Amino acid sequence: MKIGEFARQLGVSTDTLRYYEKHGLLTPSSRSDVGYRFYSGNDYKQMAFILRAKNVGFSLAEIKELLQIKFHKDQHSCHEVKEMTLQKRDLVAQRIAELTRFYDSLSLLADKCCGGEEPAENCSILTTLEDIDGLTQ
Amino acid sequence: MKIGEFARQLGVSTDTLRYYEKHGLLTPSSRSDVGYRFYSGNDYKQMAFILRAKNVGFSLAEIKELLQIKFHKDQHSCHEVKEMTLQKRDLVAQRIAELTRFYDSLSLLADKCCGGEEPAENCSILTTLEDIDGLTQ
DNA sequence: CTTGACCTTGGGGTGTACTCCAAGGTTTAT
DNA sequence: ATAAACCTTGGAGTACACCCCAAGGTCAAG
Repeated sequence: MKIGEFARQLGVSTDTLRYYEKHGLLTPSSRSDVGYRFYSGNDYKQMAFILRAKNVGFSLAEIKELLQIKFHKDQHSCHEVKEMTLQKRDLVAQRIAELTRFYDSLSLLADKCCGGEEPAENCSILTTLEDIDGLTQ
Repeated sequence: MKIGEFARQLGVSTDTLRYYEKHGLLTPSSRSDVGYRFYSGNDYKQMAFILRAKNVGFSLAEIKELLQIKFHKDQHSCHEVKEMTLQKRDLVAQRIAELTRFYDSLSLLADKCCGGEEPAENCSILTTLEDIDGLTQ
C-alpha cells in the first residue's frame, strides 16, 4: 500500500508518516524501484499501536522506547527487557490512578448537581468541585 | 506568598506561573502596591489541580475548560454545567480504558518473560508483544 | 545606604510534533 | 500523449509549553 492510501486508512497525514519514519517510529516495510514507500499489514498494526499510545499521553520518545522493547531484542538480556516492561507498566498504573481520581471527582460533581435550568451560580456542583479540588477563586 | 516561594512549594518555575497567568489558568489573588504577585492558599489548590490534570495528559486548553466549569458559573445553567461535567468524565473514562489495555498488555508481557540473563532474541515477551499489538517488523 | 536577593515586563530562544510548500519525478485514465 | 493524481526530498513555518535573558524597580539585613 502506498503512503496516501495508508494515511487515509489510519486517519493521519502523509507528512506525519514521513515524520515518524524520520524519527524512527515506523519505517515502511519496502520501497518501490523509484522510491515510493510501501506499507504492509504489520506496518498498519505498528502504526495503530503508536496512535493508541499517543492517545493515552505517551510522547513519541516514550513510544519509541516501548517499540525498542522489541527492536533491540538482540542487544538486551531477557532480564533487561522484563525490567523495562515492568517499569513502563508502573508508569501506566500511576496514570490510571490519577485519572481514576479525576473520574471520581467529576462523578461526585455530576451526582450532586440538580441539572435544572436555573443559573449555576448556587449549584452544589461548584461548591463540591471546590471541596474536592480546592477551586475557589 | 510571593511568586518565588509559591513556585518553590509547587515545584514549578516563576516563568511557568507567569505563563499560566497570561493564558488564563491561574491569576494570583492579589498584587502588592508595586505590582508583586501574591498567591493564596486557594491559588495553591488551583495550581495543584492544574498540575494533576497536566500530569494525566490534559493540555492547558483542556484544563482551562475544566476550570471554566467553575469560572463561568453565572453565565451557564445548572444543566449546561452538568452536561459539560459528564462529557469531561466520559473523556477521562475513555483514557482509563485505553491505559488499562496498555497495562494488561505489559502485564502479559512481563508474566511470559523468563527474566533470565540470556539474550532476549527468543524471549516469549517479544512474540507476546507481537501477538497483542501486532508489532512485527 | 549599599549589597544581594527578590520582583516587574518584554522579548527572544528551545524542543516537540507536526504542517505546508516548492520543485520535480511517476502512474493512471482518457 | 497529456492531464490529473499520485509520489519524492528538503526546508520553512506553526502551535504549544515553556525557558532564559535584559533592564530596571523593591526590599530586608548589616
